[in-house]
Amino acid sequence: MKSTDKHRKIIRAATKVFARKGFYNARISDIAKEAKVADGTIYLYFNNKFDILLSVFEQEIGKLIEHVNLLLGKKNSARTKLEIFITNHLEEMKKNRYLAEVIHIELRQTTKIIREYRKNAFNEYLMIIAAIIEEGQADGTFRQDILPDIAQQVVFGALDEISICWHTDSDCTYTPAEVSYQITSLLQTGLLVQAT
Amino acid sequence: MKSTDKHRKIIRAATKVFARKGFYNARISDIAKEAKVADGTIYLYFNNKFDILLSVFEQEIGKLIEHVNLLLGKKNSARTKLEIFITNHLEEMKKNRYLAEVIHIELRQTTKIIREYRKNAFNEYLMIIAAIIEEGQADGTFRQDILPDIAQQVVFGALDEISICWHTDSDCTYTPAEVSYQITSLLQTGLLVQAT
Amino acid sequence: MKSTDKHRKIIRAATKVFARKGFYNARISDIAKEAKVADGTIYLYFNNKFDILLSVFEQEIGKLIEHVNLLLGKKNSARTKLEIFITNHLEEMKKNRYLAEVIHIELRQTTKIIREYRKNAFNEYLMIIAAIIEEGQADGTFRQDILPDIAQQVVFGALDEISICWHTDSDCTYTPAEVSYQITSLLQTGLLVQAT
Amino acid sequence: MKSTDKHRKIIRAATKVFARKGFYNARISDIAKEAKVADGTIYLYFNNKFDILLSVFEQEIGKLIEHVNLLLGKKNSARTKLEIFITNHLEEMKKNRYLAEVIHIELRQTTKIIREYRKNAFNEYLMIIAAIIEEGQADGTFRQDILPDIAQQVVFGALDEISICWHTDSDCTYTPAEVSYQITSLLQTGLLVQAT
DNA sequence: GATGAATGAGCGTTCATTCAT
DNA sequence: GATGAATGAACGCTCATTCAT
Repeated sequence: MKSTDKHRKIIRAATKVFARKGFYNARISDIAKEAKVADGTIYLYFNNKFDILLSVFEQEIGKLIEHVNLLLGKKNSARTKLEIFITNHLEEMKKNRYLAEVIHIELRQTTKIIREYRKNAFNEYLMIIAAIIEEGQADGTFRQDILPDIAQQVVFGALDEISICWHTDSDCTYTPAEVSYQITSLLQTGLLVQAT
Repeated sequence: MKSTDKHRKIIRAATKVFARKGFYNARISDIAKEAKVADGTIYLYFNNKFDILLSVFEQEIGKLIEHVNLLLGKKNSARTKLEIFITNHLEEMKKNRYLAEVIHIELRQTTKIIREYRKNAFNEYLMIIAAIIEEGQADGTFRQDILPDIAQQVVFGALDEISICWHTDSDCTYTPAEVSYQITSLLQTGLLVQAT
Repeated sequence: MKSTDKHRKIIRAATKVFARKGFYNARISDIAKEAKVADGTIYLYFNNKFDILLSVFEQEIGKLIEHVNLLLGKKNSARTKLEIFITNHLEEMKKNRYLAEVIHIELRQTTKIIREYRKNAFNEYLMIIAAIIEEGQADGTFRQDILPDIAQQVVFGALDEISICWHTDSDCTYTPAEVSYQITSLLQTGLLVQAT
Repeated sequence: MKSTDKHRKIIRAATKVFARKGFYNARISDIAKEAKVADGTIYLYFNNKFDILLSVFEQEIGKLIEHVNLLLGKKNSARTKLEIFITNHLEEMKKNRYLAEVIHIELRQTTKIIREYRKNAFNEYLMIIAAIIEEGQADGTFRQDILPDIAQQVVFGALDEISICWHTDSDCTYTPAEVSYQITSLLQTGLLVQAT
């Protein structure tokens, strides 16, 4: 179990360092120092620098998926689930700035291989959104003419764009609750003033 | 005249190479080869590698701003303008895959300096969205309770997330027109089935 | 232990290479090859190329100072001390051609920083000369009207100019002993034939 | 004659730039800018960068030789001639800081080729000293047991070491006249207090 | 398993030199 | 002759990875 500890320690250190400096500017020695292990030790647990990045996702996004699935429950309506997903994502990103940055920056960065990866692990997280949309369409809450996969991209794109704000712009002072309300409301009832 | 040509040639080559390999994996020699100039020639027009990246934005996003402003016109309603913006952005991204990738990937990648930069040039493009929202709120078309800057982030986030689809996922086969309708509709009237 | 060895090995190699090619024509890879280490290894012990040059001085001139101070002793007269200094300097320069060249060539070359440095470490060596002069003036052996710092410059300038001869001119065949006598005599009693 | 003007202009500019930055840190473009010609123009008058350095010597030291020969005259005693040479050299170095630096720094720097050159042009200047010594020995003024070529090196080394002082150390405030007296006196009658 | 010194391939950048105008 | 844009070889330095201890 001790070796698993080191593995985790390195993942945690890497998350911090990647968030702080970006993948390409992060040095193996930075991660090693942050994790308080020797440079060489990292190679006992990971094949190469890129492998660490992938593991960071696997680890952190795994936790994210687990957590949000727990919150969503089974009895909630699709509408409530969408609210929960949005609120939770924003809260998590606000809380864990390292993860937020890693998702935002790194997910885009290392194109080819990440893209492959995205089809697997990260996609699982995104699929939760699509599933909620489909559920809402099935029970007549959500419009039938909206394509679930496009809606999913809209939702995630919006959330992700917002997240970056907290960690880069100093004048982004809205709370997760405020933003969550805004986005949920916007996505549910739209920008237009409703005709009565 | 001639020097402007070279400048443009290098920008164009850099856009292509950055899109293909990402900033950090792009080599100056790759750009030089693509532009059919010597490595050293690049440094007659740019201070360093990063400066090339910034110039790619300045150049390409400048064109984007100019073009969309032309399309928006002055007489259109805010609602129409939002449609135009969305449609145009998607069409441009579909057309110019290099720009799409550079925006998507690089904008996030090179954190610190880009963030500064984002506040200037790229922000101008984003501000167009916020201005449309505000215009719509002023004339009573758009809801007053939606914060324009948050709406702007939602819109851009959604568009950007969609754009990546075309250039990474092979199974993203929707046309700009289809996607444009979906997003416009979703953002305007929301996901919920309207109560009658 | 081991790391000190590498440090020394690199210093020694650098001394040789700098002497052979001069600072600017010396390549890091030349030094690495001479020291039988990898290029990168050098940067584990030195910050940059210039730092190597400074270290060569620190190391070699440190040894020079230590050695001459030992020889000078405390009981010798100022006159004897001057003789010893001159003889020793010439012998050392004859023996260690690399050091001779590095002092002669490099000391002048890399102006700004070296000048600072000269005020510190190398100056210590020069100050020995001035101290001897002052001692001789105090005990009435040397003329009072000669300024010690000027005399010091004359002595060192003369010695340095001579040193280069051995390593550049093939027709400089005087032995250290011969030259030492010449210089000592010249500086002590002057060029003029003494009136009787 | 116009082309000779350019040649001279470049030489003058190069002297200034070499003195300011040293040979290796001087850029052809620096010299071109200083001379107010295009980079390429320099190659119409010189074969390469090093050729410029050689020409600087040829030009400047040529003037030095001409000037000192004029001053020395033919009727002066060897003793007076030595005084004149010393005084003139110091005055020139004080006056023309560029030349002083170029002689001092560059003469040592570019080892191999300069050494060859030294045997020719610069040597002519040094030979003047040796000739004076020999003349003094011939007429019985100077000691017979001092080797002229060694004395020459002592004289030049001393003068050169002094010159650097003015252009590097801020606390070197002696005037040429003071230093000239000191050196002349030291070299003529020596350090030792004369026995009576 | 853990270390961290050593490696060396690789890249951004500079600048002397060339040559079309 | 004069120009200065273009060239591309060359080098200092970095850092992911290895391996002897």
